[in-house]
Amino acid sequence: MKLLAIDGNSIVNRAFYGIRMLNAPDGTPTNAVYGFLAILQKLLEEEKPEAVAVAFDLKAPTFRHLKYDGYKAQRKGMPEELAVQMPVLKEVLDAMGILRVEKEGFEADDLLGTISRRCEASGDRCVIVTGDRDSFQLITEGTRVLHVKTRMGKTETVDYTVERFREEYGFDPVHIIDLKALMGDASDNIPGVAGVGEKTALDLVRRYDSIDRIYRELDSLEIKDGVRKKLAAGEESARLSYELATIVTDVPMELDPDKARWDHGYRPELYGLLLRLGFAKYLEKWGVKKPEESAAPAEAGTFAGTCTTAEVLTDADALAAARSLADTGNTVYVRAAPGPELLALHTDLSETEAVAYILDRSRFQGDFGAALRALFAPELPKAGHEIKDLQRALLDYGVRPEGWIFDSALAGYLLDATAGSYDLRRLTVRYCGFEPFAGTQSGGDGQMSLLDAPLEPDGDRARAERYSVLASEAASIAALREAMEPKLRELGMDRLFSEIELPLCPVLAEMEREGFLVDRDALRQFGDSMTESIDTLQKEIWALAGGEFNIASPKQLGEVLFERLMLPAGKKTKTGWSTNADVLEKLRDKHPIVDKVLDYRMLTKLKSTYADGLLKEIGPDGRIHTSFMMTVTDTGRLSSREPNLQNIPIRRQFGGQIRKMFVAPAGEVLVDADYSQIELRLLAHISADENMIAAFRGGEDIHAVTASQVFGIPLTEVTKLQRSHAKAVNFGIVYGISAWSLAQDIGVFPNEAKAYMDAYLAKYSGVRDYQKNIVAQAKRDGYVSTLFGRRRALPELKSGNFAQRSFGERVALNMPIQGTAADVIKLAMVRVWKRLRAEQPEAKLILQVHDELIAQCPAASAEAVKTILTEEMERAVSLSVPLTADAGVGHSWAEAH
DNA sequence: TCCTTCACG
DNA sequence: ACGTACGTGAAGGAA
Repeated sequence: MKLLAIDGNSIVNRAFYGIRMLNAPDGTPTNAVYGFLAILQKLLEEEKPEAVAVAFDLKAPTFRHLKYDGYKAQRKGMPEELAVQMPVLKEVLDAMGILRVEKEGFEADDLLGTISRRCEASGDRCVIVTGDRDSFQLITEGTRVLHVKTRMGKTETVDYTVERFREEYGFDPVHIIDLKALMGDASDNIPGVAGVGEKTALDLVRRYDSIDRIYRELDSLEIKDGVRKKLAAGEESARLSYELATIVTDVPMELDPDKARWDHGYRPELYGLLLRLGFAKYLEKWGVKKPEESAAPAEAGTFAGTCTTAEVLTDADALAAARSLADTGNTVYVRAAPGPELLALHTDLSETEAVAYILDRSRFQGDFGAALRALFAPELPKAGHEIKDLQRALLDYGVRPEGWIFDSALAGYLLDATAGSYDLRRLTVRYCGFEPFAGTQSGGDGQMSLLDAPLEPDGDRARAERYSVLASEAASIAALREAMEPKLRELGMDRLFSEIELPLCPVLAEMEREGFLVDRDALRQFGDSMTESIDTLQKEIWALAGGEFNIASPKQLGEVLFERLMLPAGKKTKTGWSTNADVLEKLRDKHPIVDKVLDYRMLTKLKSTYADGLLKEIGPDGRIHTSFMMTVTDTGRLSSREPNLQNIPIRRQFGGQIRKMFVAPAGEVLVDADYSQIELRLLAHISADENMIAAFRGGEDIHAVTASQVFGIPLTEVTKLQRSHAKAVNFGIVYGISAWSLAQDIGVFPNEAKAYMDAYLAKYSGVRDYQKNIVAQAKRDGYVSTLFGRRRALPELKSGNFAQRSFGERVALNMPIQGTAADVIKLAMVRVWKRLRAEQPEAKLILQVHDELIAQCPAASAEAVKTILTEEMERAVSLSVPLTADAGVGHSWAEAH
């Protein structure tokens, strides 16, 4: 039998410091519990143990430690946020049916030591899991130690067997005790021998194994006299340290490995517990069923109470239903699955009565489009989930995207932009505390729907269930609105929601539908033309390397460059050598192969992602229709997908070529307008820095002015290099830079970069004060926000992990700037769209690239459209500095930009 | 599925 | 001593 013996305290600590702050819906911190379960889950999958035990320390001091006054006396108490999670974790383990081992007066280590020895006695294998190296002394032929490390939020385990340990340390595991006896351990208050550090101790143990032997043969050892002296002086301390470092393996307790057998038998309370903690994903992953006795929870009542009748609409019904909806004027809650071919429309008839209409194209006799147009009348208030996608689909049926007043996905995004997913069912659990009806098959809870009977006289249960699920989900959008709108108001985001995000939906829906015309033949030709160059480069690289290999494989390329050609070791290593452009750039003059690899990379990227990749995305209409994602970024920006049209090349050689293939149809042109320095201008405005404001008001070249200020020279004497360095500093400031990274970026020594930054912050003292204040404010409030009230929570700032905390600080500096810029252009888009519709109805917005808008229009209206774009972009917000947009007109994107 | 690399603002 | 800039998405290799 294999037993997994986990050091509970150690792992929960790793989890707490390694994982960013998480909270249950009720506010309880959960990151340590979550992290522990993630590690446990991984171990269970990988090790498949028959038995599991988790050992915990109990607080009381122990007799063993009384011998040395002060042992662990100064070990810091656990932070409050972790302490409150301990009982929760224990509760979860109990509910999972996993054995907990605790004994007054003993540490987890001692319990693990005892368990592992008992395993050995009974012929069982034991795997100890811990984040401390203390337990390495327990490694034997029958006992491995899995050492858990967390790096950058990822957990890694290193599997220590006796052999692995010997390889790394150069002696047997049990002598780790002797090592500690000599070198001590500050964190455990083990004194060791004064004057003996890690180096000396390692050397001694490697050569003589034990302190017993060292002291027995002290006079004849081949060591320096100074060391001999220190050892002699410290013998008593060494002997004491040895005892302190020795893990107890005979804790008096009743425990045979059999008692730890784990049968995956979850207790009923696990369901509610996981739900309360917001760990819904484990419900599914572990297949935890809802317990029988709670089969009639709030959700059933809510659902039944809010939807008393249901109707599958036929042709005639649809029009009648539409009329009655229009009469009541009530909001209609729409759930689409996934397109508009199957819809549930829920609406309240009275305080206690509601109705759900089902519209199913596959069973609809008559003009489906007419029914849709009637039901989605512009004046009827409508709410939905991910309404932009529904609006886009409805455009195909001639339904105008008007009258939408709520979107639960968008609301979820504004309320928690870092949540990552806004699944309707999950939102409902989180904000309303119930789960929409899931159907008897997938939900498996046996709950039946009231909709069953009236819907399906012909007895098609599967279909009836599908309708019921949809209707229940439509109802939950109503519940979500009730729960979320007050929250949006509380957080001051109601206007952001109703005046920017919601009105943007129809704009994006139309942009997606419109698409961007691409010159297919030219693009294909361009792709073909690269094949030859790539082939040639490949052969040249192989010749220089002295053999064929896959240049696209970082692993193989690393071997060629750093092993075969012996180029100066690419310093960065994670899963091998880094071969990225930064590294290769530094090796360019070391070997001719490097330049060719860089070119090869550039061309293959261009070909696979842009030439070939985009060709696949061109629709039958010759146009590329991207999807704009509204709930992806943490800052409020849009993102673009399938394909991504926000990263089309422009900068490097051949980069601009691709943009020549993005064109307007004959007789039409593209109008392109982009903000000039919007982020820096917002920094000037938000920080109210007088110097920077003056520079922008004077219409100066901001990077040149910065150079002049930082280097203390007249504007006219700024060199190109100085300007480019100043530009890098400007960018860095917006991102929350460190001097080290700036140095990397512009290729100077860190102390020089530091000097630039100091000079910058001295000149722009308003920026310096702003940076100080925003971080302090973020720490105090736990979030940062934009000028328009968009928020981003920053639990990272409370992390005990240095890297995560630093990350949080940089985000606090960047998000208000990047996020406000996102708000501004979104607002501009809404305004541009309205004006175009009124004044230039043939002109269409077709693309947004963060600070750039592209429209397509008849050549004759180019100037008018250009004016509308620049005016609305510049007027979207009023700042203490001018906000300018530059526009161009052309037949291709390259030309217009 | 994760990682690395690289395209954009 | 930490680990190095903010925000994305796609392709291809490695596992």
